[in-house]
Amino acid sequence: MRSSALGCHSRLVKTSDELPLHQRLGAEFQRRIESGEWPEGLPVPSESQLCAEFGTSRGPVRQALAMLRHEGSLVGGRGKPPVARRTAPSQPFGTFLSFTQWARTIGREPGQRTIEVARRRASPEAAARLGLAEGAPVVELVRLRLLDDVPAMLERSTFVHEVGRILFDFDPDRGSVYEELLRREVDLHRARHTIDAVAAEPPDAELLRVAVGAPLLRVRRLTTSSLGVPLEDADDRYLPAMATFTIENTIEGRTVIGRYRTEED
Amino acid sequence: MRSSALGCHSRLVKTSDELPLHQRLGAEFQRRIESGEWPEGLPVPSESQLCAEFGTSRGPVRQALAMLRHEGSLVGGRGKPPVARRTAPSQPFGTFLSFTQWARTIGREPGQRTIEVARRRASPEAAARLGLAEGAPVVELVRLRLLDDVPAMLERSTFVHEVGRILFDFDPDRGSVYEELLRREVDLHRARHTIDAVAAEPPDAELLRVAVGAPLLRVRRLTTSSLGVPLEDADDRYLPAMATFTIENTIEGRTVIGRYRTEED
DNA sequence: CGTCAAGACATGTATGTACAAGTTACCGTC
DNA sequence: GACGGTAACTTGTACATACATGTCTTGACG
Repeated sequence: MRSSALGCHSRLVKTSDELPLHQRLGAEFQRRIESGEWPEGLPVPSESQLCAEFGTSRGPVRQALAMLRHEGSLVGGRGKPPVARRTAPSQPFGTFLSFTQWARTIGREPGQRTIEVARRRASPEAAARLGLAEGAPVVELVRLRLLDDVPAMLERSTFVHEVGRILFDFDPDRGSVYEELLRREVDLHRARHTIDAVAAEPPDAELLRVAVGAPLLRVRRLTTSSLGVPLEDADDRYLPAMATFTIENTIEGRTVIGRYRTEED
Repeated sequence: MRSSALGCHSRLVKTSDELPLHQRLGAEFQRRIESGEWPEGLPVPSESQLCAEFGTSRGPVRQALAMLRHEGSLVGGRGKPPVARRTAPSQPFGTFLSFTQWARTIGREPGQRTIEVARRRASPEAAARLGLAEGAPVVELVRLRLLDDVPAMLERSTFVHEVGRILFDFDPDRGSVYEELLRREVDLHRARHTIDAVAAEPPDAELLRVAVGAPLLRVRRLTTSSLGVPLEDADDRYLPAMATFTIENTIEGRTVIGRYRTEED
Protein backbone atom coordinates (compact mmCIF):
# COMPACT_ATOMS: atom_id res chain seq x y z
CA MET A 1 0.00 0.00 0.00
CA ARG A 2 2.29 2.59 1.33
CA SER A 3 5.17 1.35 -0.68
CA SER A 4 3.44 1.99 -3.96
CA ALA A 5 3.42 5.67 -3.21
CA LEU A 6 7.14 5.53 -2.73
CA GLY A 7 8.95 3.46 -5.19
CA CYS A 8 7.04 3.56 -8.40
CA HIS A 9 9.31 4.43 -11.27
CA SER A 10 10.41 7.77 -10.06
CA ARG A 11 12.44 8.05 -13.22
CA LEU A 12 9.32 8.52 -15.24
CA VAL A 13 7.88 11.35 -13.22
CA LYS A 14 9.44 14.60 -12.25
CA THR A 15 10.93 14.23 -8.79
CA SER A 16 12.21 17.73 -8.34
CA ASP A 17 9.58 18.84 -5.85
CA GLU A 18 9.91 15.74 -3.72
CA LEU A 19 12.51 14.75 -1.19
CA PRO A 20 15.54 12.80 -2.42
CA LEU A 21 14.95 9.12 -2.83
CA HIS A 22 17.23 7.96 -0.05
CA GLN A 23 15.53 10.28 2.41
CA ARG A 24 12.11 8.95 1.52
CA LEU A 25 13.43 5.42 1.85
CA GLY A 26 14.96 6.23 5.22
CA ALA A 27 11.69 7.69 6.49
CA GLU A 28 9.77 4.66 5.25
CA PHE A 29 12.22 2.22 6.85
CA GLN A 30 12.08 4.08 10.13
CA ARG A 31 8.29 4.02 10.03
CA ARG A 32 8.38 0.27 9.53
CA ILE A 33 10.64 -0.21 12.51
CA GLU A 34 8.64 2.04 14.78
CA SER A 35 5.36 0.55 13.69
CA GLY A 36 6.61 -2.96 14.33
CA GLU A 37 6.20 -3.92 10.71
CA TRP A 38 9.85 -4.88 10.95
CA PRO A 39 9.86 -6.47 14.40
CA GLU A 40 12.62 -5.62 16.82
CA GLY A 41 15.35 -8.19 17.06
CA LEU A 42 14.59 -9.75 13.69
CA PRO A 43 16.63 -9.25 10.55
CA VAL A 44 15.19 -6.77 8.08
CA PRO A 45 14.81 -7.63 4.38
CA SER A 46 18.03 -7.81 2.43
CA GLU A 47 19.27 -4.93 0.35
CA SER A 48 18.40 -6.65 -2.91
CA GLN A 49 14.86 -7.31 -1.73
CA LEU A 50 14.50 -3.66 -0.82
CA CYS A 51 15.94 -2.63 -4.17
CA ALA A 52 13.41 -4.84 -5.90
CA GLU A 53 10.52 -3.59 -3.77
CA PHE A 54 11.20 0.06 -4.42
CA GLY A 55 12.66 -0.32 -7.86
CA THR A 56 15.93 1.44 -7.09
CA SER A 57 19.60 0.62 -7.16
CA ARG A 58 21.59 -0.32 -4.09
CA GLY A 59 22.94 3.17 -3.54
CA PRO A 60 19.90 4.93 -2.11
CA VAL A 61 18.92 1.85 -0.12
CA ARG A 62 22.35 1.67 1.46
CA GLN A 63 22.32 5.39 2.19
CA ALA A 64 19.00 5.04 3.97
CA LEU A 65 20.16 2.01 5.93
CA ALA A 66 23.36 3.81 6.90
CA MET A 67 21.29 6.67 8.26
CA LEU A 68 19.24 4.36 10.45
CA ARG A 69 22.34 2.50 11.50
CA HIS A 70 23.90 5.73 12.59
CA GLU A 71 20.84 6.57 14.65
CA GLY A 72 20.96 3.16 16.25
CA SER A 73 17.76 1.80 14.75
CA LEU A 74 19.74 -0.90 12.97
CA VAL A 75 22.60 -3.00 14.28
CA GLY A 76 24.74 -5.79 12.92
CA GLY A 77 25.28 -6.67 9.31
CA ARG A 78 28.25 -7.98 7.30
CA GLY A 79 27.12 -11.22 5.86
CA LYS A 80 23.69 -11.21 7.42
CA PRO A 81 20.90 -8.66 7.16
CA PRO A 82 21.00 -6.01 9.87
CA VAL A 83 18.66 -6.30 12.82
CA ALA A 84 16.02 -3.74 13.72
CA ARG A 85 16.18 -2.07 17.09
CA ARG A 86 13.61 0.27 18.43
CA THR A 87 15.27 3.18 20.17
CA ALA A 88 14.00 6.06 22.16
CA PRO A 89 13.57 9.04 19.88
CA SER A 90 16.03 11.76 20.70
CA GLN A 91 14.97 15.38 20.49
CA PRO A 92 17.96 16.76 22.34
CA PHE A 93 17.58 20.49 22.19
CA GLY A 94 13.84 20.73 22.37
CA THR A 95 13.08 18.42 25.23
CA PHE A 96 16.34 18.91 26.99
CA LEU A 97 15.88 22.62 27.20
CA SER A 98 12.18 22.86 27.81
CA PHE A 99 10.82 21.54 31.06
CA THR A 100 7.33 21.93 29.64
CA GLN A 101 7.97 19.76 26.59
CA TRP A 102 9.83 17.20 28.63
CA ALA A 103 7.03 16.85 31.14
CA ARG A 104 4.53 16.24 28.36
CA THR A 105 6.67 13.56 26.74
CA ILE A 106 6.70 11.56 29.95
CA GLY A 107 2.98 11.97 30.34
CA ARG A 108 3.06 14.36 33.27
CA GLU A 109 1.37 17.71 33.53
CA PRO A 110 3.93 20.49 33.86
CA GLY A 111 3.20 23.30 36.28
CA GLN A 112 5.09 26.32 37.48
CA ARG A 113 4.93 28.98 40.08
CA THR A 114 6.87 32.09 39.29
CA ILE A 115 8.64 33.22 42.39
CA GLU A 116 10.20 36.29 40.91
CA VAL A 117 10.83 38.02 37.64
CA ALA A 118 12.91 41.12 38.00
CA ARG A 119 15.15 43.46 36.11
CA ARG A 120 18.28 44.12 38.07
CA ARG A 121 21.98 44.59 37.80
CA ALA A 122 24.10 41.52 37.11
CA SER A 123 25.92 39.93 40.00
CA PRO A 124 29.66 39.52 39.50
CA GLU A 125 29.33 35.77 38.88
CA ALA A 126 26.47 36.03 36.42
CA ALA A 127 28.18 38.92 34.66
CA ALA A 128 31.32 36.84 34.27
CA ARG A 129 29.48 33.87 32.84
CA LEU A 130 27.39 35.99 30.50
CA GLY A 131 30.36 38.04 29.44
CA LEU A 132 28.80 41.29 30.62
CA ALA A 133 30.21 44.17 32.56
CA GLU A 134 29.51 43.93 36.24
CA GLY A 135 26.30 45.78 36.99
CA ALA A 136 24.90 45.51 33.47
CA PRO A 137 21.13 45.14 33.40
CA VAL A 138 19.80 41.57 33.32
CA VAL A 139 16.46 39.90 33.88
CA GLU A 140 16.22 37.26 36.57
CA LEU A 141 13.52 34.64 36.56
CA VAL A 142 12.99 32.29 39.49
CA ARG A 143 10.40 29.58 39.05
CA LEU A 144 9.34 26.54 40.98
CA ARG A 145 8.61 23.79 38.48
CA LEU A 146 5.97 21.17 39.22
CA LEU A 147 5.12 17.75 37.86
CA ASP A 148 1.45 16.96 38.49
CA ASP A 149 1.41 19.76 41.08
CA VAL A 150 4.33 18.30 43.04
CA PRO A 151 7.50 20.43 43.29
CA ALA A 152 10.21 18.91 41.14
CA MET A 153 12.75 21.60 40.32
CA LEU A 154 13.77 25.10 41.22
CA GLU A 155 14.95 27.17 38.28
CA ARG A 156 16.95 30.34 38.53
CA SER A 157 17.55 31.94 35.14
CA THR A 158 19.47 35.07 34.31
CA PHE A 159 18.86 36.49 30.84
CA VAL A 160 20.76 39.26 29.17
CA HIS A 161 18.51 42.28 29.07
CA GLU A 162 17.84 42.20 25.36
CA VAL A 163 16.32 38.73 25.66
CA GLY A 164 14.86 39.07 29.13
CA ARG A 165 12.79 42.10 28.27
CA ILE A 166 10.55 39.81 26.27
CA LEU A 167 9.55 38.13 29.51
CA PHE A 168 7.80 41.25 30.71
CA ASP A 169 5.30 40.91 27.87
CA PHE A 170 4.74 37.26 28.72
CA ASP A 171 3.21 35.42 31.63
CA PRO A 172 5.76 32.73 32.64
CA ASP A 173 3.02 30.81 34.44
CA ARG A 174 1.10 30.47 31.22
CA GLY A 175 3.31 28.64 28.80
CA SER A 176 6.83 27.70 27.87
CA VAL A 177 9.36 30.50 28.02
CA TYR A 178 11.54 28.76 25.45
CA GLU A 179 8.75 28.29 22.99
CA GLU A 180 7.98 31.97 23.35
CA LEU A 181 11.60 32.99 22.87
CA LEU A 182 11.97 30.80 19.81
CA ARG A 183 8.73 32.20 18.43
CA ARG A 184 10.14 35.68 18.88
CA GLU A 185 13.11 34.43 16.87
CA VAL A 186 15.63 34.70 19.64
CA ASP A 187 18.72 32.89 18.36
CA LEU A 188 18.98 30.19 21.02
CA HIS A 189 21.42 27.91 19.32
CA ARG A 190 23.66 26.06 21.66
CA ALA A 191 23.52 25.14 25.33
CA ARG A 192 26.13 23.81 27.68
CA HIS A 193 24.84 21.94 30.67
CA THR A 194 27.02 21.19 33.66
CA ILE A 195 25.66 18.63 36.05
CA ASP A 196 26.68 18.17 39.66
CA ALA A 197 25.19 17.66 43.10
CA VAL A 198 24.64 20.21 45.85
CA ALA A 199 23.07 20.23 49.28
CA ALA A 200 19.76 22.02 49.61
CA GLU A 201 20.14 25.46 51.09
CA PRO A 202 17.39 26.95 53.28
CA PRO A 203 15.41 28.78 50.55
CA ASP A 204 15.66 25.80 48.17
CA ALA A 205 14.71 23.37 50.87
CA GLU A 206 11.59 25.26 51.81
CA LEU A 207 10.31 25.60 48.25
CA LEU A 208 11.11 22.01 47.29
CA ARG A 209 9.84 20.73 50.64
CA VAL A 210 12.91 18.81 51.64
CA ALA A 211 15.25 19.02 54.60
CA VAL A 212 18.13 21.47 54.53
CA GLY A 213 21.20 19.57 53.36
CA ALA A 214 19.28 17.07 51.24
CA PRO A 215 21.10 16.21 48.01
CA LEU A 216 19.86 17.99 44.91
CA LEU A 217 20.82 17.42 41.29
CA ARG A 218 22.05 20.71 39.91
CA VAL A 219 22.21 21.62 36.23
CA ARG A 220 23.89 24.86 35.32
CA ARG A 221 23.11 25.94 31.82
CA LEU A 222 24.73 28.51 29.61
CA THR A 223 22.73 29.14 26.47
CA THR A 224 24.41 30.99 23.61
CA SER A 225 23.49 32.27 20.19
CA SER A 226 24.88 30.75 17.04
CA LEU A 227 27.67 33.30 17.18
CA GLY A 228 28.60 32.24 20.69
CA VAL A 229 27.13 35.22 22.51
CA PRO A 230 25.80 34.16 25.92
CA LEU A 231 22.09 34.78 26.30
CA GLU A 232 21.08 32.93 29.44
CA ASP A 233 22.74 31.59 32.55
CA ALA A 234 20.64 29.23 34.60
CA ASP A 235 20.87 27.15 37.74
CA ASP A 236 18.27 24.37 37.95
CA ARG A 237 18.02 22.23 41.07
CA TYR A 238 16.10 18.99 40.71
CA LEU A 239 14.77 16.72 43.38
CA PRO A 240 16.60 13.47 42.58
CA ALA A 241 13.41 11.61 43.39
CA MET A 242 11.62 13.42 40.57
CA ALA A 243 14.06 13.46 37.68
CA THR A 244 17.30 11.94 36.50
CA PHE A 245 19.42 12.41 33.44
CA THR A 246 20.45 9.64 31.14
CA ILE A 247 23.19 9.39 28.62
CA GLU A 248 23.29 6.53 26.23
CA ASN A 249 26.32 5.94 24.10
CA THR A 250 27.80 3.23 21.97
CA ILE A 251 31.31 2.28 21.13
CA GLU A 252 30.94 3.79 17.67
CA GLY A 253 30.18 7.17 19.14
CA ARG A 254 26.46 7.66 18.88
CA THR A 255 25.02 9.47 21.86
CA VAL A 256 21.52 10.07 23.06
CA ILE A 257 20.76 12.18 26.06
CA GLY A 258 17.56 12.54 27.94
CA ARG A 259 15.87 13.49 31.14
CA TYR A 260 13.68 10.92 32.78
CA ARG A 261 11.19 10.63 35.55
CA THR A 262 12.93 8.88 38.35
CA GLU A 263 11.40 5.56 39.28
CA GLU A 264 9.85 3.60 36.51
CA ASP A 265 12.29 0.82 35.66
CA MET B 1 54.62 13.21 2.75
CA ARG B 2 51.96 11.66 4.77
CA SER B 3 49.66 11.35 1.84
CA SER B 4 52.00 9.13 -0.05
CA ALA B 5 51.64 6.50 2.62
CA LEU B 6 47.93 6.64 2.19
CA GLY B 7 46.81 6.88 -1.32
CA CYS B 8 49.41 5.28 -3.48
CA HIS B 9 47.87 2.74 -5.77
CA SER B 10 46.39 0.49 -3.18
CA ARG B 11 45.07 -1.58 -6.04
CA LEU B 12 48.51 -2.92 -6.71
CA VAL B 13 49.23 -4.11 -3.24
CA LYS B 14 47.24 -6.38 -1.05
CA THR B 15 45.02 -4.26 1.14
CA SER B 16 43.45 -6.99 3.17
CA ASP B 17 45.40 -6.32 6.33
CA GLU B 18 44.78 -2.59 6.25
CA LEU B 19 41.76 -0.53 7.15
CA PRO B 20 39.26 0.23 4.40
CA LEU B 21 40.19 3.13 2.23
CA HIS B 22 37.40 5.47 3.33
CA GLN B 23 38.33 4.97 6.97
CA ARG B 24 41.94 5.82 6.31
CA LEU B 25 40.83 8.87 4.35
CA GLY B 26 38.52 9.93 7.17
CA ALA B 27 41.30 9.62 9.72
CA GLU B 28 43.64 11.61 7.52
CA PHE B 29 41.07 14.35 6.95
CA GLN B 30 40.34 14.59 10.65
CA ARG B 31 44.03 14.84 11.38
CA ARG B 32 44.32 17.70 8.92
CA ILE B 33 41.47 19.57 10.56
CA GLU B 34 42.76 19.04 14.06
CA SER B 35 46.29 19.94 13.12
CA GLY B 36 45.15 23.14 11.46
CA GLU B 37 46.42 22.02 8.07
CA TRP B 38 42.87 22.68 6.94
CA PRO B 39 42.21 25.88 8.88
CA GLU B 40 38.94 26.34 10.69
CA GLY B 41 36.39 28.40 8.83
CA LEU B 42 38.01 27.93 5.46
CA PRO B 43 36.71 25.66 2.73
CA VAL B 44 38.49 22.35 2.40
CA PRO B 45 39.77 21.07 -0.97
CA SER B 46 37.09 19.96 -3.39
CA GLU B 47 36.20 16.32 -3.79
CA SER B 48 37.89 16.06 -7.16
CA GLN B 49 41.09 17.51 -5.76
CA LEU B 50 41.02 14.96 -2.97
CA CYS B 51 40.33 12.18 -5.44
CA ALA B 52 43.32 13.29 -7.46
CA GLU B 53 45.55 13.60 -4.40
CA PHE B 54 44.80 10.13 -3.10
CA GLY B 55 44.18 8.48 -6.42
CA THR B 56 40.74 7.18 -5.60
CA SER B 57 37.25 7.58 -6.93
CA ARG B 58 34.67 9.87 -5.40
CA GLY B 59 33.00 7.14 -3.36
CA PRO B 60 35.52 6.69 -0.55
CA VAL B 61 36.21 10.41 -0.41
CA ARG B 62 32.53 11.16 -0.03
CA GLN B 63 32.14 8.45 2.61
CA ALA B 64 34.97 9.95 4.61
CA LEU B 65 33.59 13.48 4.28
CA ALA B 66 30.13 12.26 5.32
CA MET B 67 31.65 10.76 8.44
CA LEU B 68 33.30 14.03 9.43
CA ARG B 69 30.16 15.95 8.57
CA HIS B 70 28.18 13.74 10.87
CA GLU B 71 30.62 14.38 13.67
CA GLY B 72 30.34 18.09 13.10
CA SER B 73 33.89 18.62 11.87
CA LEU B 74 32.59 19.76 8.51
CA VAL B 75 29.65 22.02 7.79
CA GLY B 76 28.02 23.42 4.68
CA GLY B 77 28.28 22.13 1.15
CA ARG B 78 26.03 21.90 -1.91
CA GLY B 79 27.64 24.03 -4.50
CA LYS B 80 30.57 25.13 -2.42
CA PRO B 81 33.19 23.05 -0.66
CA PRO B 82 32.36 22.24 2.97
CA VAL B 83 34.00 24.27 5.71
CA ALA B 84 36.23 22.83 8.41
CA ARG B 85 35.17 23.25 11.99
CA ARG B 86 37.29 22.31 14.91
CA THR B 87 35.15 20.72 17.55
CA ALA B 88 35.85 19.54 21.01
CA PRO B 89 37.05 16.01 20.46
CA SER B 90 34.33 13.64 21.49
CA GLN B 91 35.37 10.14 22.33
CA PRO B 92 32.15 9.34 24.15
CA PHE B 93 32.52 5.69 24.80
CA GLY B 94 36.19 5.64 25.46
CA THR B 95 36.59 8.52 27.82
CA PHE B 96 33.13 8.39 29.22
CA LEU B 97 33.52 4.83 30.26
CA SER B 98 37.10 4.77 31.33
CA PHE B 99 38.05 6.74 34.41
CA THR B 100 41.68 6.10 33.59
CA GLN B 101 41.51 7.61 30.11
CA TRP B 102 39.42 10.52 31.31
CA ALA B 103 41.85 11.38 34.07
CA ARG B 104 44.72 11.46 31.59
CA THR B 105 42.88 13.75 29.18
CA ILE B 106 42.43 16.35 31.92
CA GLY B 107 46.05 16.07 32.87
CA ARG B 108 45.57 14.31 36.17
CA GLU B 109 47.14 11.11 37.32
CA PRO B 110 44.51 8.42 37.84
CA GLY B 111 44.83 6.15 40.81
CA GLN B 112 42.79 3.40 42.34
CA ARG B 113 42.52 1.31 45.42
CA THR B 114 40.67 -1.91 44.99
CA ILE B 115 38.47 -2.44 48.00
CA GLU B 116 37.06 -5.74 46.96
CA VAL B 117 36.83 -8.10 44.03
CA ALA B 118 34.65 -11.07 44.70
CA ARG B 119 32.60 -13.76 43.04
CA ARG B 120 29.23 -14.01 44.67
CA ARG B 121 25.57 -14.54 43.98
CA ALA B 122 23.65 -11.69 42.42
CA SER B 123 21.49 -9.56 44.66
CA PRO B 124 17.85 -9.31 43.60
CA GLU B 125 18.32 -5.75 42.29
CA ALA B 126 21.50 -6.47 40.36
CA ALA B 127 19.99 -9.66 38.98
CA ALA B 128 16.96 -7.75 37.76
CA ARG B 129 19.05 -5.11 36.03
CA LEU B 130 21.40 -7.65 34.47
CA GLY B 131 18.55 -9.88 33.43
CA LEU B 132 19.86 -12.80 35.44
CA ALA B 133 18.14 -15.24 37.72
CA GLU B 134 18.36 -14.25 41.35
CA GLY B 135 21.39 -15.91 42.87
CA ALA B 136 23.23 -16.34 39.57
CA PRO B 137 27.01 -15.99 39.95
CA VAL B 138 28.41 -12.51 39.34
CA VAL B 139 31.68 -10.73 40.00
CA GLU B 140 31.62 -7.60 42.10
CA LEU B 141 34.37 -5.03 41.95
CA VAL B 142 34.56 -2.14 44.38
CA ARG B 143 37.22 0.46 43.77
CA LEU B 144 38.07 3.84 45.19
CA ARG B 145 39.20 6.04 42.33
CA LEU B 146 41.74 8.78 42.89
CA LEU B 147 42.83 11.87 41.02
CA ASP B 148 46.36 12.84 41.96
CA ASP B 149 46.02 10.62 45.02
CA VAL B 150 42.90 12.39 46.25
CA PRO B 151 39.70 10.32 46.50
CA ALA B 152 37.31 11.35 43.74
CA MET B 153 34.88 8.53 43.12
CA LEU B 154 33.68 5.26 44.56
CA GLU B 155 32.88 2.64 41.95
CA ARG B 156 30.79 -0.44 42.57
CA SER B 157 30.62 -2.68 39.50
CA THR B 158 28.77 -5.93 39.07
CA PHE B 159 29.80 -8.01 36.08
CA VAL B 160 28.07 -11.07 34.74
CA HIS B 161 30.25 -14.03 35.56
CA GLU B 162 31.39 -14.69 32.02
CA VAL B 163 32.94 -11.24 31.83
CA GLY B 164 33.91 -10.86 35.47
CA ARG B 165 36.02 -14.00 35.50
CA ILE B 166 38.55 -12.15 33.41
CA LEU B 167 39.15 -9.82 36.35
CA PHE B 168 40.66 -12.63 38.38
CA ASP B 169 43.51 -12.85 35.90
CA PHE B 170 44.03 -9.12 36.07
CA ASP B 171 45.21 -6.69 38.72
CA PRO B 172 42.64 -3.88 38.83
CA ASP B 173 45.15 -1.63 40.55
CA ARG B 174 47.50 -1.95 37.59
CA GLY B 175 45.64 -0.66 34.57
CA SER B 176 42.31 0.06 33.04
CA VAL B 177 39.73 -2.67 33.43
CA TYR B 178 37.94 -1.51 30.30
CA GLU B 179 41.03 -1.54 28.18
CA GLU B 180 41.68 -5.06 29.37
CA LEU B 181 38.12 -6.19 28.63
CA LEU B 182 38.21 -4.65 25.17
CA ARG B 183 41.59 -6.29 24.56
CA ARG B 184 40.05 -9.61 25.50
CA GLU B 185 37.38 -8.84 22.90
CA VAL B 186 34.51 -8.54 25.30
CA ASP B 187 31.67 -7.05 23.28
CA LEU B 188 31.14 -3.86 25.30
CA HIS B 189 29.00 -1.96 22.87
CA ARG B 190 26.51 0.33 24.50
CA ALA B 191 26.17 1.97 27.88
CA ARG B 192 23.29 3.72 29.50
CA HIS B 193 24.21 6.17 32.23
CA THR B 194 21.65 7.46 34.68
CA ILE B 195 22.71 10.48 36.68
CA ASP B 196 21.21 11.62 39.95
CA ALA B 197 22.24 12.81 43.40
CA VAL B 198 22.37 10.87 46.63
CA ALA B 199 23.46 11.55 50.18
CA ALA B 200 26.68 9.92 51.30
CA GLU B 201 26.07 6.81 53.36
CA PRO B 202 28.47 5.81 56.14
CA PRO B 203 30.76 3.50 54.12
CA ASP B 204 30.87 5.94 51.18
CA ALA B 205 31.49 8.88 53.44
CA GLU B 206 34.43 7.26 55.15
CA LEU B 207 36.17 6.22 51.94
CA LEU B 208 35.55 9.53 50.19
CA ARG B 209 36.42 11.45 53.35
CA VAL B 210 33.26 13.53 53.55
CA ALA B 211 30.54 13.89 56.16
CA VAL B 212 27.66 11.45 56.18
CA GLY B 213 24.80 13.04 54.26
CA ALA B 214 27.02 15.10 51.98
CA PRO B 215 25.65 15.28 48.43
CA LEU B 216 27.28 12.92 45.93
CA LEU B 217 26.82 12.74 42.18
CA ARG B 218 25.73 9.23 41.34
CA VAL B 219 26.05 7.61 37.91
CA ARG B 220 24.46 4.24 37.44
CA ARG B 221 25.68 2.49 34.36
CA LEU B 222 24.31 -0.48 32.51
CA THR B 223 26.71 -1.72 29.85
CA THR B 224 25.38 -4.11 27.24
CA SER B 225 26.70 -6.07 24.28
CA SER B 226 25.76 -5.21 20.74
CA LEU B 227 22.90 -7.68 21.00
CA GLY B 228 21.52 -5.94 24.05
CA VAL B 229 22.71 -8.49 26.60
CA PRO B 230 23.61 -6.76 29.89
CA LEU B 231 27.22 -7.28 30.89
CA GLU B 232 27.84 -4.82 33.71
CA ASP B 233 25.81 -2.91 36.22
CA ALA B 234 27.68 -0.17 38.03
CA ASP B 235 27.08 2.50 40.63
CA ASP B 236 29.66 5.28 40.64
CA ARG B 237 29.53 8.02 43.27
CA TYR B 238 31.53 11.15 42.54
CA LEU B 239 32.55 13.90 44.85
CA PRO B 240 30.89 16.90 43.21
CA ALA B 241 33.96 18.93 44.07
CA MET B 242 36.09 16.62 41.93
CA ALA B 243 34.06 15.98 38.81
CA THR B 244 31.04 17.20 36.91
CA PHE B 245 29.34 16.10 33.74
CA THR B 246 28.68 18.35 30.83
CA ILE B 247 26.30 18.05 27.94
CA GLU B 248 26.58 20.37 25.04
CA ASN B 249 23.89 20.44 22.43
CA THR B 250 22.80 22.61 19.58
CA ILE B 251 19.44 23.25 18.08
CA GLU B 252 20.31 21.09 15.11
CA GLY B 253 20.75 18.10 17.31
CA ARG B 254 24.44 17.44 17.60
CA THR B 255 25.45 16.51 21.13
CA VAL B 256 28.74 16.24 22.91
CA ILE B 257 29.02 14.83 26.36
CA GLY B 258 31.93 14.88 28.69
CA ARG B 259 33.15 14.58 32.19
CA TYR B 260 35.12 17.46 33.59
CA ARG B 261 37.21 18.34 36.54
CA THR B 262 35.11 20.60 38.66
CA GLU B 263 36.35 24.15 38.90
CA GLU B 264 38.40 25.40 36.04
CA ASP B 265 36.16 27.66 34.02
C1' DC C 1 25.74 -39.49 12.72
C1' DG C 2 29.07 -35.94 13.05
C1' DT C 3 32.27 -33.02 10.46
C1' DC C 4 33.98 -30.28 7.16
C1' DA C 5 33.99 -28.20 2.55
C1' DA C 6 31.63 -25.97 -1.10
C1' DG C 7 28.40 -22.90 -2.61
C1' DA C 8 24.64 -19.54 -2.23
C1' DC C 9 23.78 -15.33 -0.45
C1' DA C 10 24.39 -11.34 2.42
C1' DT C 11 26.84 -7.00 3.18
C1' DG C 12 31.26 -4.08 2.64
C1' DT C 13 34.14 -1.72 -0.50
C1' DA C 14 35.48 0.57 -4.64
C1' DT C 15 35.09 2.32 -9.43
C1' DG C 16 32.97 4.73 -13.26
C1' DT C 17 29.35 7.26 -15.20
C1' DA C 18 25.65 10.53 -15.64
C1' DC C 19 22.84 14.17 -14.53
C1' DA C 20 20.56 17.60 -11.19
C1' DA C 21 21.07 21.56 -8.51
C1' DG C 22 23.46 25.25 -6.03
C1' DT C 23 27.43 28.79 -6.05
C1' DT C 24 30.60 31.79 -7.91
C1' DA C 25 32.94 34.58 -11.19
C1' DC C 26 33.09 36.66 -15.34
C1' DC C 27 31.60 39.27 -19.12
C1' DG C 28 28.52 41.56 -22.14
C1' DT C 29 24.75 44.63 -22.28
C1' DC C 30 21.97 48.46 -20.98
C1' DG D 1 28.75 51.68 -13.44
C1' DA D 2 24.93 48.59 -12.36
C1' DC D 3 22.52 44.76 -13.81
C1' DG D 4 21.67 40.27 -15.64
C1' DG D 5 22.81 36.13 -17.85
C1' DT D 6 25.86 32.52 -18.77
C1' DA D 7 29.65 29.34 -18.05
C1' DA D 8 32.49 26.77 -15.04
C1' DC D 9 32.81 24.47 -10.99
C1' DT D 10 31.04 22.50 -6.87
C1' DT D 11 28.32 19.04 -4.29
C1' DG D 12 23.99 15.98 -4.28
C1' DT D 13 21.79 12.07 -6.17
C1' DA D 14 21.32 7.87 -8.70
C1' DC D 15 22.60 3.82 -11.37
C1' DA D 16 25.45 -0.13 -12.99
C1' DT D 17 29.11 -3.07 -12.08
C1' DA D 18 32.71 -5.76 -9.89
C1' DC D 19 34.93 -8.03 -6.36
C1' DA D 20 36.10 -8.92 -1.30
C1' DT D 21 34.48 -10.83 2.81
C1' DG D 22 31.52 -12.68 6.28
C1' DT D 23 27.42 -15.99 7.27
C1' DC D 24 24.62 -19.79 6.72
C1' DT D 25 22.91 -23.95 4.51
C1' DT D 26 23.50 -28.00 2.31
C1' DG D 27 25.43 -32.11 1.08
C1' DA D 28 29.15 -35.29 0.56
C1' DC D 29 32.42 -37.85 3.00
C1' DG D 30 34.48 -40.25 6.83
